[in-house]
This record gives sequence, C-alpha cells and structure tokens, in this order.
Amino acid sequence: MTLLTRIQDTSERLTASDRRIIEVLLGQQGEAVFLSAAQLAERAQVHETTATRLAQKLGFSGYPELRAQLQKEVMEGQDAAARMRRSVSKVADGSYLADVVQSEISALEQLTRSIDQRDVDIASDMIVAARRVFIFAQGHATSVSVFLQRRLDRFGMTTVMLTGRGRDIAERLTSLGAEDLVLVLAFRKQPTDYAALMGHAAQVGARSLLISDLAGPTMTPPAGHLLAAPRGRSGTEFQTPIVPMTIVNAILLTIAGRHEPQVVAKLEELARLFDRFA
Amino acid sequence: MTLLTRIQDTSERLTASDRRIIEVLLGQQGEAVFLSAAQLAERAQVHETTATRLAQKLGFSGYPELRAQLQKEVMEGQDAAARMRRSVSKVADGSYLADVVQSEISALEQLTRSIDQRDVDIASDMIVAARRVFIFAQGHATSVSVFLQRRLDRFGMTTVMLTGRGRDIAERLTSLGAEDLVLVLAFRKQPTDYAALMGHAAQVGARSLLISDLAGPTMTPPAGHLLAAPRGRSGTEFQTPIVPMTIVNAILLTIAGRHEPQVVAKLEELARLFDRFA
DNA sequence: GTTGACTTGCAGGATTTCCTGCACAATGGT
DNA sequence: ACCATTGTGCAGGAAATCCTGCAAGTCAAC
Repeated sequence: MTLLTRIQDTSERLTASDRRIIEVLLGQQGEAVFLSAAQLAERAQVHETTATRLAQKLGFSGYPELRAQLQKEVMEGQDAAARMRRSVSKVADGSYLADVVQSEISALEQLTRSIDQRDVDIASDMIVAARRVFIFAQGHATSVSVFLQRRLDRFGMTTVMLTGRGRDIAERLTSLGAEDLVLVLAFRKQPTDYAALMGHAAQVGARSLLISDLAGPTMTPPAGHLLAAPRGRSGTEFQTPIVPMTIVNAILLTIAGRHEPQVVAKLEELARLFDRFA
Repeated sequence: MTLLTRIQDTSERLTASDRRIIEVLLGQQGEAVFLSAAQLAERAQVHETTATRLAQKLGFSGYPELRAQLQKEVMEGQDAAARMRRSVSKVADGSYLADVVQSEISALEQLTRSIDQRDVDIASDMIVAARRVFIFAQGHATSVSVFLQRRLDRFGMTTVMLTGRGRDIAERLTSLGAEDLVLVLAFRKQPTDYAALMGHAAQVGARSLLISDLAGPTMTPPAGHLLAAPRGRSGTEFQTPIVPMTIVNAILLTIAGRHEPQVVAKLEELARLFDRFA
C-alpha cells in the first residue's frame, strides 16, 4: 500500500496540522526522507506529537515506519526505469546476455554520477604535461592498460608498461623522473607493489594518477589524482573492466578535444591508411 | 570537505573492516544513506562499533554526522545527474565523459537487438566442448583477448594466445587438432593472417568462432559461428572494445550458468582467498 | 452557557540508536 | 618466545528519538 493511497483513505479524518505535515512530506520529499519526527514537525510548524499521531492515523505503527515507507518509494521512483528493465531481463530465463547488458548500462549510468568532467580534465592535463607515462597494471587491469597504451602511443606519447612483478617493475622504474607520470590502474584491492611504486614516485617528484573502483580511495599512499567509480555487480566475481575502460576513453577523448583538436583528423586519416595497406 | 576526500586523507590508517564498511557506504550509497550504524555494520559483516569508530576516524563527531554528510552528497548528486540528463549531449561544453557514457549505452542497447541469447549459448557450448581454446587477436582486440584468456584460465580451461604475427602464430598452430577451438577476435577489417588461420583450422577439422563488429560477416572464409554487433561511433577512430567485451562477458556468464552452476561459488571463494593472501 | 467531540501540547517514560571503557585477539618487531 | 601496538568485540551507559497518558484549548450543537 502506497503512502499516497493511505493518505487518501484517511483524508476525511485529517486535521489542518496533519495536512501541513503532509504538505512538507510530499512537497519536500527529497529532504523529508531523512528527517526525524521532531525535525519534520518543526518544518511544518507543528508539534512533534502530531507527526507521531499522523503516522498512526495512516496505519503505520509509528513514525519510523512511515519514514521507511517514504524512503522505499523515493528509492524506487529514482530508478523505476532501471528496475523495470532489470526485471524484464530476469523474466527471460537464462538470458545472460540481456542481464549483462543491463548491469553494464546501470554501471555506466552510475559513472557520470561518480566522476565529474573536471576530474577528467585534470587527468588529461597531467598526461599531456608528462614527458613519459608509466602505466602500472596487474591482473584484470591489464586489459585496460593494453587499450590505453595503444591509444597514447598513437597520440605520439611515450609510454612504459609496468605489468610484471617486483624486479621487472623496479628495473623499468630506474629512469623515472620528475617530469614523468605514473598512471596506475588497480581494482578491488591495493596491488602488492602499489605502495612501493607510489613511494618511489613521490621521492623522485613524479606525479601520479590512479584509476580505480571502490577500492581506490582506500589505497595508500594516495595518488596525486584519483578517478574512481563503482563497477557493476559489486561484490561478485563477475566484474568487468568496462567502467574503467570508459573512464580511460573519456580521458583520451578529452586529450584529443582539449589539447590537440587537429589530432583527431590525423588519426582518422591514419586509420584509413592502415585499412588500405595492412 | 567531501566524504571521499576524508577517506583519502585517512587512507593509510584504515583497517580491513573499515574498508568493507566504506565499500558498502559508497557501493550502495542509495540505500546506505538510510541505514543506522548497526544496520550498516551488518551489511558490511562487521561489528557496529567499527562503524562508529570509522566515523570518528574520518573526522566526524560520530556516525550520525557521517550519515548526514552522505545524505547531503547524495542529494546534491541527484541534482547534478538530473541537470546532466536535461542537456542531452554537452560535448560542445567539453563534457566528453557524458558523451562517451551516452554513446556506450546506446551501443549496448543495440547489442541486445543484434545478438540473440541462443547465439551466445552456441558459442559457450563450443568453448566448453573444446579441449583447448586458441585465441587469435591483434591490435585493439588484444585488450579483449587478455580479459577472455584470464577468465577461461580461471575456469580451468587451456588457452593458447595467438597475438603475434606470421611466424609466431604458425609455430603455435602446429599442435592444433580436431578437438580444439579457434576463437577469433577481429574488428573493423579482416586481419592479415585471418584467412590462413581459418584455412588451417578447416583443414585439421578444428571448429572456429568469430567475435566481431560490422566487418564480421564480410570476413572470408566464414567462421563456424559468428557473433557480430556494431560498436558505437561507427566510422570514427574512437571505437572502444566495450561491445565485444560485453559479448565475451555474456559468454562467460553463460558458461558459468549453464555448464558449471557450482563454478560461480568456487570462483567467488577463490576471489576472497586472493583478497586475503595477495 | 454548557456539554461533548475533537485537536493540540506537555511531560515523562519506553525504545532505539549511539558512544566508550575494558578485555581479548591479532600482528609485527625485538 | 615475548612484548608493544593495534584492531575488534562486548557490555553498559548516554543520548536521541519516539510513543502515550493526561490536561488544556477550540468549536459547534444544544
């Protein structure tokens, strides 16, 4: 039973004070969901008691129950569309494809909420300003790093891949200097060599950029700049690199658009040449 | 000061339990804003006390203050997302991120129209039935192949990567037999060695599977089974491997779901072990 | 003007939620 | 192996949030 229904069913028994509370409740839904009975009553200029009694009049056991109902409705209203699609995909039994597509889409929608274009701008500036870009990636992150490296190479940048373990990385790091950038791709949890890498970067004065998921903010020492967004299916093993891949892509497009407007045309010409020769 | 900032500033002092709470807090933001300390702790599988102490560690006077901050940010974020949606595409203003996300979403929506779950089923059956899977990928397709190979390995399958050129591939192909599967990832245009590879596969009786984009149907000789869907931004240089990556993911999920229902649980257990040890 | 039905406010108690001191466990270093 | 440090859980108390009995106020009907 929805809150609105309950109000309608009880409408003839509502007092003026009740109506003022309801007005706040529905008029400022977004904020009302967080308020305690006392806070709500204050906004409506009525006594706290009235709020409690209204809740009971509407058939709830008490005010907390009313608020929970409101929260539920607001939440569902937010992603009603998404929920609908999700349930549709579940109906088609065994349709893993539809399910995967659906969860990737929600993850991408979440992405614009987690990251601002300004953060992307900063990241692209850092990359463009760097003499060389050292790309650190392990495990599942390597697929993203492969993508990133190819693109940066095409932009004419110098990249160094740090994909091995321990010694392999150390050897390639000897030349790291203040003008270089360390770009880390890391998901789920902090990689073994992360701390050492960041420590070294800080020591030689190199800047650092971390592209990550929910684990990003917890990695230490913190990177110079962080781009983090939750990936879909959080908590399960079936996470994909699509969200970070899209972050990387946004960075690449920003570089092309902000710093090298002419580079795009060149790249496409190059691609056509490749098509003809290769 | 934003919650994320506080988390970063405190990152080096965070414990494993703290991180689990943060993961719930950020990963399930929408619901977390309503939870009491005890409820949040239960979701994160930690003791209530830890939640209280985390709040204090982050500089809040207590948990209620932390939750209030989260509520504030979620509310503001909603506004931002709504504003974003209103203005369709803001590339002109330099919002490349929104544009990228938008075009990826439409590409993914197109995907369900291009490929049927039955095609995915066939592909997974072929992979499961194979003794070994030879994965052929070049250029931008390698990022997808890296992803695919890691996952198949975890499933306990034997994979052979064919990522080099000419001779490199030929050498690894000598052992190809009738019980093996050749899985080709190729976009935009037919790769140089494609015809030779397919010819050899046909000769030894190996089955073949091609995952591709609009160029897929034009490749010759045709593969035994084809999964093809248009990628976003068709015609431009800025195409991403997200659509094929999602196809691959659908295949993997189908394998897990259809052929090895128990494998999922095992994988997640494995992941937890990794988290603990690595 | 009185009565009765109803609403509102207050005070105090009940319940939920939150914080903190203490003890135990785990970890890392000597 | 031992100690110091740090993290975790429990128990109890503090604080907030909420509910209810009672009294005062309002208003209309008689």
